[in-house]
Amino acid sequence: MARGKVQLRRIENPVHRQVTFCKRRAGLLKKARELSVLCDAHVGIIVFSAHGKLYDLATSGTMEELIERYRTASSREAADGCGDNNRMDAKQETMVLQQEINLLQKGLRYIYGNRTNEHMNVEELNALERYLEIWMYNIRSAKMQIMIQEIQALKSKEGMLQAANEVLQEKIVEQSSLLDVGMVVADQQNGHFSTVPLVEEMISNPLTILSGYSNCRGYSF
Amino acid sequence: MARGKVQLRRIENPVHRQVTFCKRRAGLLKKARELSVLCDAHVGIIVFSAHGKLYDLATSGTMEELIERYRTASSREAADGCGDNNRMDAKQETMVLQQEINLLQKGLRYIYGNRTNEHMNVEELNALERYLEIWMYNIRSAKMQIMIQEIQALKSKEGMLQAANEVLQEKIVEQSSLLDVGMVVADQQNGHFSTVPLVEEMISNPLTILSGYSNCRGYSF
DNA sequence: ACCTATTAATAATC
DNA sequence: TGATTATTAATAGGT
Repeated sequence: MARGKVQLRRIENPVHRQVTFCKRRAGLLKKARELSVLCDAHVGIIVFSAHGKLYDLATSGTMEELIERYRTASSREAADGCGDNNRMDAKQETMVLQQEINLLQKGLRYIYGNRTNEHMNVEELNALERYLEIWMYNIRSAKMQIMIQEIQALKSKEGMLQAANEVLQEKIVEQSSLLDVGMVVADQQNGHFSTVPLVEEMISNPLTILSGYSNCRGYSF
Repeated sequence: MARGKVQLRRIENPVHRQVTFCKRRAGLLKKARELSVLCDAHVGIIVFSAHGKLYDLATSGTMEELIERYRTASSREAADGCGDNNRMDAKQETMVLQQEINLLQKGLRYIYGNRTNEHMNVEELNALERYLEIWMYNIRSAKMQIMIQEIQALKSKEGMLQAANEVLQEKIVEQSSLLDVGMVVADQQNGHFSTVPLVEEMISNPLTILSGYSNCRGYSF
């Protein structure tokens, strides 16, 4: 199809033959992909070069699946030729499932392949996200469970500590008043005993006061 | 490729789609035959229309022969690791990806179909879970992020409270000694002022001591 | 199905 | 190998 018509016969020159093989093979696979996309078709192609090297393409699922489907379809075709009405419903069902599978495949290629080759529009990404949400729900991630439990534990621990703090502060206030009332001695150099300002400062700016608690990032999932 | 450029996407109009399917399918098979003649290649093509109708082509021998050859060639390709390494790596990659796709498909059938038909063993379910984890990682679940942040906040808060407790306890011990040394008054009915037992009891068995902190389940995702 | 204006594929060449 | 380009081949939209 260019620079001269080509005869439909084996190309004798080995170099030309090899080059043409590469180009036309690529073209063939491209055409197959286009057909599958444009027309909702499922195409499988097997190509053996003259030297026995294998090239293949399956536009949906695996080649094995296509082969399996081919086997059943061709055998049925050979067997019965009558109208298959009830089978059409089943077909319709599987089509929906197939679409979902295709989307997942595309998503896989999108994630693992170079994203420039595979394009997913927003609509597809949204659908994919919905599917993933359903899957995640079904899998019931154990990690999520663990995290929830940990949060619960931490929250109750926090509550306990908070309450303990309050109790302790009350005790201190109580003791302070005992000190004030019982005697006027006490070492004035040590300053006042009010601990409330200290606690509040620690909460608002803990790292400048306390050290050794910054390993929060060490949380392991 | 004529009378207007075509977009590489499913043709929505069913009539157009059907017509294009016929034309391009014929073109694809023609290209395959040309490739086989021009370059001594052996080509097998399987095409399923959207309605499940089968079209096929085998440029040499039967399709079954080609399939058999494909099986041996692809299995050998997957088995041995010698020879061309870079192509081997690519194949290896696609093999892994293909396995993943297969597993995902099986998982889909498992989830959406009746589970009695489709059986997944524990090993497969585990692998599926790993894949899903990777996907989830890629999707960067906003929920996970929020939870991690919350855990971090709670942990540092816990650390601050813990430290505050220690400081408070020190203060109390200090005050207690001051009370003991400075005077022998103090109300003996109130018992000793050691607060350590109280705090530890609260931590080991908080709910019997404290109340109002059990709303951990109210965590919202 | 057949027709053609156009686009797409590609053979030759660099 | 990869680009370029002159041609041919394929085919989209009509009839």
